[in-house]
Amino acid sequence: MEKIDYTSRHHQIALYAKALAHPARVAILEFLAARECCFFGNLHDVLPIAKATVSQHLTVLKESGLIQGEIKPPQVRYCINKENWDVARDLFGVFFNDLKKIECS
Amino acid sequence: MEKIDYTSRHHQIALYAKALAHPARVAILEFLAARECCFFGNLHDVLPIAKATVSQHLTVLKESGLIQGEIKPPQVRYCINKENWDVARDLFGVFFNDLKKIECS
DNA sequence: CGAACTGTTCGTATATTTGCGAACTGACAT
DNA sequence: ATGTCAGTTCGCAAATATACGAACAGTTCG
Repeated sequence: MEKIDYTSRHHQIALYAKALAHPARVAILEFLAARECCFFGNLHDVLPIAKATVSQHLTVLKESGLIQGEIKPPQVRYCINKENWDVARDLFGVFFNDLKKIECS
Repeated sequence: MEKIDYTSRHHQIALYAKALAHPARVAILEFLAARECCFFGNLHDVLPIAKATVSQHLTVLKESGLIQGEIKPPQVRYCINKENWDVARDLFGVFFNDLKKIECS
């Protein structure tokens, strides 16, 4: 049997999953998705963590591509990056739905 | 604005996401989903990592609930845990699809 | 019994993640 | 120029994750 390398799909799914792998980031994304875009302050007001930590989580989400930030002095407005969001949705959709034969005795 | 606590949904999504947050584990799940259940050795043969590491990843996946292992001496047979798999699929499905208004100027 | 085979666990090293307060930056107002 | 407001970055500590070889454990077979 041949060793396989991880495909770029494997890596992409893992990266998006890593972005979702913390409750704070799930909450942030849900918050952004529910209202329209919102400011850092709104997120900080709502989350039970220090602003430095909020900023860190937002950086992780930005780097994953799932959100984007826009500086509107003196505030920063964040919103979902719809393009990449759709990519992630499709990746997870295919991943979870293309299971054919799983029955296991 | 009131601080919110992370909901159990947030935690659950984060936990399943964490299980998917490594290419090896994505590859394992894909492998299990494609063929029927299979043995540790099959996975080890295919993955580019040491068997101790494979075992560790399998433990993570077992703890997440996404897979289950059954001892069939002298081998161990792994397969997807369909119940929890469906739970995860639904969680991610709702999470990614219930976005209404994201347009951002 | 002992050898062989399959997988897990242990011990360890290194890297990444998470969290916070304090210090900083940039824009704007006074 | 000084102060203020909104966020980011820095520096650090603690916890978790990743990886491996070596040692171990359970079955089966000679």
